[in-house]
Amino acid sequence: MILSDHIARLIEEMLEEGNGQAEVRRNDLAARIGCVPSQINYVITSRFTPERGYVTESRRGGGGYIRIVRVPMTKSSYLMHFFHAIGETLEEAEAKAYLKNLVDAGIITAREANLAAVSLSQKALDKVPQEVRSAVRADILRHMLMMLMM
Amino acid sequence: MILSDHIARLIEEMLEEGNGQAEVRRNDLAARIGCVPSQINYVITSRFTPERGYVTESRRGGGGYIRIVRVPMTKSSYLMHFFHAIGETLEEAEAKAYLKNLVDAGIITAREANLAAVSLSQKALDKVPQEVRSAVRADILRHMLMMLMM
DNA sequence: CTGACTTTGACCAAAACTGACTTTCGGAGT
DNA sequence: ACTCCGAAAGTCAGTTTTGGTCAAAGTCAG
Repeated sequence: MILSDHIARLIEEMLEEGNGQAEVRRNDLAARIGCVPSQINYVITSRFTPERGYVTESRRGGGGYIRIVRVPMTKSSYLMHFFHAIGETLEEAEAKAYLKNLVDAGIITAREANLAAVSLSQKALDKVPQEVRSAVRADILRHMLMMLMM
Repeated sequence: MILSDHIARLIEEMLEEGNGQAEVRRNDLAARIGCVPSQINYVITSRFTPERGYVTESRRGGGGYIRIVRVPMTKSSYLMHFFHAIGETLEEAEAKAYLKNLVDAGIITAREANLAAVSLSQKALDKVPQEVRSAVRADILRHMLMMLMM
């Protein structure tokens, strides 16, 4: 029952060595540890989440990999604040307010905010069914915040 | 491993030297690298596409060749070009290719591209009904390009 | 016993790679 | 000119190499 913790510890060590960055080959790591590959996914999705200050990225196929990045706390804590502040749904005006705060805090540029704003705008999301539109908006902003943590 | 990336790097170097133009003999290049000739085609069709701002031209038979040209464009023509190139629907991979191109052209920063990319990603648009998802993606990118033209 | 967390394995998706077969082109013979 | 041949490049379906997903079964604390 310590399998997951063991894997998590290994990844942590790799992050330490890699200065907050680690790149693993899922199959290799699983083989080295002696577990099924999907266990690696479980550990990553359950322990190395954005909420805990990690973001991940991966690629399949030959030369594939999983990269895990630990977000510096100072930066992450501010973004995390917004990340959690966003509820299940998000209206356009509310989104713009968040973006303005991020600009004021010096976390994103005005141009980045504008770019984000249009992607959250009523016009751009016109074809999204009204019932899910504000939920989609929330998803998009959350993913953008996640990206900014990298 | 990652043969493809190696080949792509070689071609890019040739493009650099050749001032945006490169001419290769498929068999020679394949032999030099130590791969099957069709691998060269794979790399070209997967990495040096029109969406990424390259056009290719070739000739078979004796003295055959493959010429790869990076298309030069001004900022506004770039934006216009992409704005019109986007059809009714847009897939994630295609969108990323466009964005990479804009970064290479110095029109947007890598961070802006990433911001845009996540807002177009499958994950962020997960709640959008599949039937309209790629249309929504097209709308979002078009709106972002419009904003960049301002 | 129950609910949350773990573990596993079957099935899926994407990217890379390969080889057999096809098409095209230039040139040597006639 | 015409034909034929060899030298390229093109195509494409199949294989391999990775990682992703998900549901079912297992485990453990309370």
